[in-house]
Amino acid sequence: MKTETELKDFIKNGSRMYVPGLTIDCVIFGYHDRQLKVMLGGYKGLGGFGLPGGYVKRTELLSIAAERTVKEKTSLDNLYLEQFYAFGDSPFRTTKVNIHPSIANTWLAERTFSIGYYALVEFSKVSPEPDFLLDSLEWFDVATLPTLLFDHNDVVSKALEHLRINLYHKPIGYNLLEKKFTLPEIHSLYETILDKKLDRRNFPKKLLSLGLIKDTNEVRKIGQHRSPRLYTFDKKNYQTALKEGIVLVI
Amino acid sequence: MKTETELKDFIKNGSRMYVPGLTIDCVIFGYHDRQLKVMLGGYKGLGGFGLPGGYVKRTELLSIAAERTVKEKTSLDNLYLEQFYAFGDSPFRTTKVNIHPSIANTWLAERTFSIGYYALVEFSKVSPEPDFLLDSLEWFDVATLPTLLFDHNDVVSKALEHLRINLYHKPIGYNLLEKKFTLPEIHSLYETILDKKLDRRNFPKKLLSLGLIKDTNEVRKIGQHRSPRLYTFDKKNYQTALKEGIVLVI
DNA sequence: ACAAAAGTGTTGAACTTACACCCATGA
DNA sequence: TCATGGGTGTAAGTTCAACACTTTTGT
Repeated sequence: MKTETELKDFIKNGSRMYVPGLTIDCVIFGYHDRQLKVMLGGYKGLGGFGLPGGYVKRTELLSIAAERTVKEKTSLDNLYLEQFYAFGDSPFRTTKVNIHPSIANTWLAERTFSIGYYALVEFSKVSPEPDFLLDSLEWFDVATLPTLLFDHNDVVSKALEHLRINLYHKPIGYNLLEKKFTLPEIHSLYETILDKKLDRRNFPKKLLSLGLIKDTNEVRKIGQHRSPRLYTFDKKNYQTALKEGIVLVI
Repeated sequence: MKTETELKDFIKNGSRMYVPGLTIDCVIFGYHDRQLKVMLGGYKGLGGFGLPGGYVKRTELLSIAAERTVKEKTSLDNLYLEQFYAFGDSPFRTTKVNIHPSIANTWLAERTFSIGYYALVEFSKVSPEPDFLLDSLEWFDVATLPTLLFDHNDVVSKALEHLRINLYHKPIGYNLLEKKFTLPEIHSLYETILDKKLDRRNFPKKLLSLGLIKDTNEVRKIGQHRSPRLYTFDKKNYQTALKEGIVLVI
């Protein structure tokens, strides 16, 4: 089995290629069925789920390592990726409990700091690719996460918190929604991220008045009710808003 | 000379006590004479100034290490300290140029990531204490920084950027100003941090209407002009605002 | 008396908030 | 025809932005 060999080699020789003691934790957010999702991996042998992550190559820039890690897991290009926090406060990081026997006394058993990056991706475009450390990689609802390995619940919380603050300063959505989307979709996306009800009539006024979205003249036929109109982001205004920042009051 | 021995021991044996490859960079902000200041150290032998920093002890939590580092440099307690970014993208971090001969081939010559924390401190209360790596530690105007060692100019910029965004969500000032301060003082503090003119009449209205500051009935006699009134922060409202966040539109 | 900086209030414009009924669709 | 969810406008209240003259103080 290829990955078996790969894993053994990584445990034995990984520290030649990678910086020891430092990982990147990726919080990959997607949006589907009116739910904010996060991608979690089933870690081999550890009997639990955690954030996908990766090590930084010895001569690799940090942001490049983060990009590479997310790309490997999602098979996506053109990522929206943001560093949000560095972790080294969890007690598990300073005490050697719960070290799996297969890595005891290897470089992987040393205290590890991690740098958190979150990615916003288009759910439907992602093909999850578990790496040799994972035996699965799947989407979970952010609202109903199980208890995760390590301090990964804290990491997800912090990512959400940053995403929330970000939402007030930058437009969000281009990377999470399909090219064309309905008002109810983006409305409930914002509600989900902010965890607060937003007025159904006032919300689109705001986005329209900022020029962030515009009406296509199409509709999407779904279900036994009126067909919602489709909107797209106004690429130019969106980019400007991303660069210069906005103050969103909603 | 004590520090000489200390330095040699640190170079030789430091990696037993400290995590190698990871430092904390401290951006210590103060405010004096209507100028935002940052504390910089003159690094021994490197012929330049840089941010004071420190290593993390092997079993020490990251945030504790940051606190310890700033405390050592400023002799202050009760710090306002915030982690803002992790650095590992600068090319100097991946290539071994500019390694000082005295640390060549030691643990200090390895690639180092750093985690940036900024502190807000009361200028007049600080007694700068250079450690054994520094031969000076002084305040510099943020507006006119020289070229710093490593990527520290980037680190300061990023800290400022975060401080600026923070200002819109949390009250700032309690840690930078003296207990009693004048409106012109806090006004110009905000102008300096945001790098933008704020209306002299509207600005205090905002802080007063949020209940963040209150009038003492004292004045401060300075110079040959009308004496400005003294204000203090309303501790209770300030704390609430810190915890719950505000949306400041100024 | 003069220079320098501090104090103070109002008004029009813009934005935010709250709110309820009709419409289109598929079963 | 009915159930479901989508679409739409207005008025009242609040907040923001712009603006200039008077006061105090020390020299």
